[in-house]
Amino acid sequence: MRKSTGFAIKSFFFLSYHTSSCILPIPSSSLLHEFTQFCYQRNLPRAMEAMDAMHKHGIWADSITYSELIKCCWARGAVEQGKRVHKHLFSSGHQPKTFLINVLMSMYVKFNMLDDARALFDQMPERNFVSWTTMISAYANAKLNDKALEFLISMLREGVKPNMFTYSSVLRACDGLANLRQLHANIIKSGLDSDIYVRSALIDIYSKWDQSENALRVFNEMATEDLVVWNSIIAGFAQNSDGDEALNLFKRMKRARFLADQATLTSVLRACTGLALLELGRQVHVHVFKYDQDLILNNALLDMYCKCGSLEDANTVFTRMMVKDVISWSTMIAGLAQNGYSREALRLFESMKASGTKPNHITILGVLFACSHAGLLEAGWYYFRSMKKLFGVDPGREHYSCMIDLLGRAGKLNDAVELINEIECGPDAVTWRTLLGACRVHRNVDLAIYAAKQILRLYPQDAGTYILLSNIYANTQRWDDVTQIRRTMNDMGIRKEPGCSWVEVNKQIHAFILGDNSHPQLDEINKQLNQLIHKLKGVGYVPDTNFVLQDLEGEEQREHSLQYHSEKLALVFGLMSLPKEQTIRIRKNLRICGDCHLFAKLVAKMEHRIIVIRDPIRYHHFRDGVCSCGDYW
DNA sequence: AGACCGCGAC
Repeated sequence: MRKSTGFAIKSFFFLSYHTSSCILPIPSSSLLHEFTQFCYQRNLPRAMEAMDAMHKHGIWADSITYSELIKCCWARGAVEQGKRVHKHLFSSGHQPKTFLINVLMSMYVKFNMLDDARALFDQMPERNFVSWTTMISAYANAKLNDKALEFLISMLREGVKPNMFTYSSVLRACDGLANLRQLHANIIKSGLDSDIYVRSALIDIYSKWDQSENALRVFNEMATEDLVVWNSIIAGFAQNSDGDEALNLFKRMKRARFLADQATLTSVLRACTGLALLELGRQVHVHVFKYDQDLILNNALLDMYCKCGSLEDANTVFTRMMVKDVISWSTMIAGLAQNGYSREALRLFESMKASGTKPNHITILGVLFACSHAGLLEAGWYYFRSMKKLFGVDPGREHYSCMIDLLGRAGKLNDAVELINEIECGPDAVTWRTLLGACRVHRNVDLAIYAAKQILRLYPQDAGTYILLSNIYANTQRWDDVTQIRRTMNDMGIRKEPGCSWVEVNKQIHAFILGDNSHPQLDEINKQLNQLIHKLKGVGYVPDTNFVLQDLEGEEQREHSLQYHSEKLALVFGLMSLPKEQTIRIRKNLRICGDCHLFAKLVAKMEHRIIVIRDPIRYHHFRDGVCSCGDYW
C-alpha cells in the first residue's frame, strides 16, 4: 500500500516537471540545482524525487552532491533509497569516480550488507587506500579476522600503502602473536605508531593477548597524552584481572589532570569488581550519576554490586535503569543466583521474558546455575532440555557443567558421568572440576581420583588439584600415593599458592597471607582468635582437620595449622574493626576450607554478624549459622 | 575510513 502511494506522489511530481517543460523547457541546470539543494538540506524524499526526474532526463550531478545524498541514506537507515542511488549512479554505462564508490561501499558497510560492499569493491576499476581500508575495517568489525588480514596482504601486494586508519582497523582483527609482532614492526617502520588511534589499538590488542608488559611499553612511549589511550591501558589491566595496576594507572591519570569519562569509569568499576572493593566502587558510583542512563556503565555498576555481594545496591541500580539489555538482565540473574537468591533469580528470568528481551547463552547459564543452587532438579532439566527449542541456544560445555553441578548436588553422580559422555565437544577442566567437587561432598573416592587425573592431564601445573588428590589419598591411608604426588610436585617445581584473604576496613585493604606476620595488629588478632575458638568450642565447635595437608603429625598440630588460615584472621580483624551492623566482606584467593566455613557459620550466629566471603568460585553469605551456598561448594 | 567501556559454569 505504502509503496504505491509513494509511487503516485513520485509520478505526480515528475508529471509536474514534465508538463511545465512542455510549455517552458526547464534547463537541466535548474533540476540539478534543486537536487543539490535537497541533498544538502538532507531532505531525502524530495532529493530522491529530483534524482528520479534527473534519471529520466539522463542528467547526472557531481560526486560531492551524491555523496551527501548517500550519507543522508545511511544516517536514516534508508536501505531501499540507497540502492536506488547506487543503481542510478551506474545506469547507462556510467562509471562513478573511485571516491563515490568508496562512499557507496561505506553505506553498505553501515547497513551491515558486507556482500554488497564486497561486490562493489570487486567491480572497481581502480582502488585507492580508502577502498581497501573500508573493506578491512568492515571485516574487522564483523570479526571476520581472516578476511581482514587477507585484504591487508592483498593491499600491500598491490602496492597500496596502508595508513593509520588501515592499521588501527586491522590490529583489531589480529588473532595471533606472530601476526601482531609483524604488524607492530610494520607500523613502526612506517612511523604510524605515534597516531593515537593506532596506539590505543596496539595497547588494546596486546592486552587482549595477555601481553600487559608490551601494552604498557606502547603506552609509556606516548608523547602527547590522550584520554582514550589512558582508557585503553586501564581497561587492559582491568580485563586481565590486574585490578591493582588498573587502579594505580587510574590514579596516575587523575594526577595528570585527565577527567574520567564513561569508558574510564567502566574499567575502574571492573577493577573494583575483581578486587571486591565495595567502598571504592561506591565512590565511583557517585561519579556515575553524571552519566545517569549510560547502559554500559550501569551494567558495570550492577555487576560490581553483585560481585561485591551487595544485592541491595544492585537492585537499586537495576530498578533505576530506564533501558535494560540482555547483559543487564543476565548480570542480575547470575548475581542473584550466585549470592544465594536463586528463586528471585528465576522470578527475574520470568520478568525478563515478559519484557521481551531475548535471553542468550549466558542468561541461560545463570538460570541453570540458579536451579543448581536451589536444588531444582526438574526445573534445571526442563530448561536444559528445552533451551534450544525455547531460546534458540544450543547447550554448550558450560551448560553441561552447570547440569553436572546440579546433579552433583543432588548426589546423582552416575547421571553426572553419563551427562559428561553426552558433551559433543568433550569435557574440559571445568567439567572435571565440577564433578570433582561433587565427589568430594559425596565422598566418592574412586571417581574423585579419576576426575582429578583428568584435570591434571589438561593442566599438569594445577597445584590445587595435586593438593586435593593428595588429601584424598591421605584420608584413605594410601600413603604411597601421597609420597608419589609430593615427588611429582617437587620434580615439576609446583608449589602451593599461599592462602590470602583481603578485608576492607575504612577504605583500606588489609591483606592476610598465610605465614606472613607483617600485619601490625597480628598479636591482638591472634589473641581474639584464640578467645573466639575457645568460646565456640564451648558450644560444640570441633575443628575439621580433614582439610589439613597431611605432613603434620598429631591432631593438636593439625588444629593449630587451621587456626592460621588467612580467612580466620581476616574475619577476626573484621569483627574487631567494623561496627556490629556492618557486613564483614572478605575476598579469598583460594577456595574456603571446610573448617573455615564451619567457623564462619558459627561466628555469624554467635556474634550476630553478617559475613560474606567470596572465594574464586563461590559466594558465601553467612547469617544466623547458615550459609547461602547450602554447604555445597 | 578510525580508537577506549558492560554479562558466563568450577
